[in-house]
Amino acid sequence: MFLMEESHQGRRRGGEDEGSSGVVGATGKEKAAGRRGKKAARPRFALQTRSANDILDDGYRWRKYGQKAVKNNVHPRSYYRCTHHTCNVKKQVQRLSMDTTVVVTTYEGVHNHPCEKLMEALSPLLKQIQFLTRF
DNA sequence: CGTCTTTGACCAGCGC
DNA sequence: GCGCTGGTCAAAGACG
Repeated sequence: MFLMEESHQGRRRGGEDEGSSGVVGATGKEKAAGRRGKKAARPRFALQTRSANDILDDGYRWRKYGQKAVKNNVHPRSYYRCTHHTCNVKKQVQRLSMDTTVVVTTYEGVHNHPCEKLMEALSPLLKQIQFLTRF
């Protein structure tokens, strides 16, 4: 019950300042000193799910890092990020204003690590397989 | 005690 | 050049 479409909106933002360690915050607040801006071409997946629950546990651990309300939508949009260090995958969850039951989950990037939950669930099976493959 | 959620402020791109 | 919108960060609080 979910659609899967590739959103190919050519929308990238920000220049890459990685390398210049110049501090920008000089107005009393040295925070958010332009440390964002990745031009890495990461694929984006838009999953339109119909569920009353906002977050669907897909096996990965997500850490919410922001919540903003958009103009076109009366409901706020939530921003999540994968808690893995080597995995810079982001995802944003947005509810449709017309149908509050429809939740649009947009994945940005690909996971370069196996799911923890999946691994945990498959751990016993893997052990069994390894044990059986010895023969 | 460790992990995660919440919330306000800030920054950069775009439109006018 | 200014204002708006969207996206991100970081500190504190909540929760097991």
